[in-house]
Amino acid sequence: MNNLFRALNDATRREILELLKDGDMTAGDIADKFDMSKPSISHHLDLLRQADLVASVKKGQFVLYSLNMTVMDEIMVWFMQFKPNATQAEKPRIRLHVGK
Amino acid sequence: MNNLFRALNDATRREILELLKDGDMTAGDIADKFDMSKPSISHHLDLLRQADLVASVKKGQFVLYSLNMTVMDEIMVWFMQFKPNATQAEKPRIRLHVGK
DNA sequence: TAAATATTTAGATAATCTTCTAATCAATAT
DNA sequence: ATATTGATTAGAAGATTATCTAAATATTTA
Repeated sequence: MNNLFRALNDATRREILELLKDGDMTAGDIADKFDMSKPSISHHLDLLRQADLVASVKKGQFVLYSLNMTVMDEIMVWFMQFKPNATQAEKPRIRLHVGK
Repeated sequence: MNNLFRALNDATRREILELLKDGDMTAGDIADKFDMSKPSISHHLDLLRQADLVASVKKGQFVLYSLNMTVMDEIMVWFMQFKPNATQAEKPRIRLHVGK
């Protein structure tokens, strides 16, 4: 969970995810989309991989990166806990009474 | 969007959100739940407020913090872009052909 | 085999982040 | 009025992060 939020906490990495939405790409083609050195992009890809947000496969001399949707589900579940479920019985909320 | 992911990229702040799920709390009561100084918690609350994930209201000497669900929706929409919508016509995915 | 290409690893630097203590501000209580 | 209580602000130290260049590794091509 920590790796997940860490990976998402960067505009470049989020853009990479949006790029991969439209299809797999090689590390080089991803790097070409940014005004940033290849090693930097490689590092971003590494963090995305650590978070399981992308998968990579070596294809000859290239490395193909692809989105991994399954981890997104995990995040969605986490967020859902904050959406009070309409089908579930209304729980009384603990309220603090402060002051007089 | 940046503030949002930044705020979420910390275990303590995520725990604070989970605490507030069950009802509003004062800054002090939140701080008591953590093994951390009050100023540190105050700073975490500030980042959560900057991200609009919580709202705060001064009640006399206390400050009451509450969850702000509405921003969660924004995040959900962002995540949804990665979930290929079943009702939408299947778009051909761009595929890279690498190697022979 | 040697050169070229694609990518990653290593190491350095600057910026940002987390946390602390001390000090300040604001509200309540003595 | 002054002391106490709740909370934030200021400033500093240490850790983490983003980025770079240079070097290394692996694969393909000449």
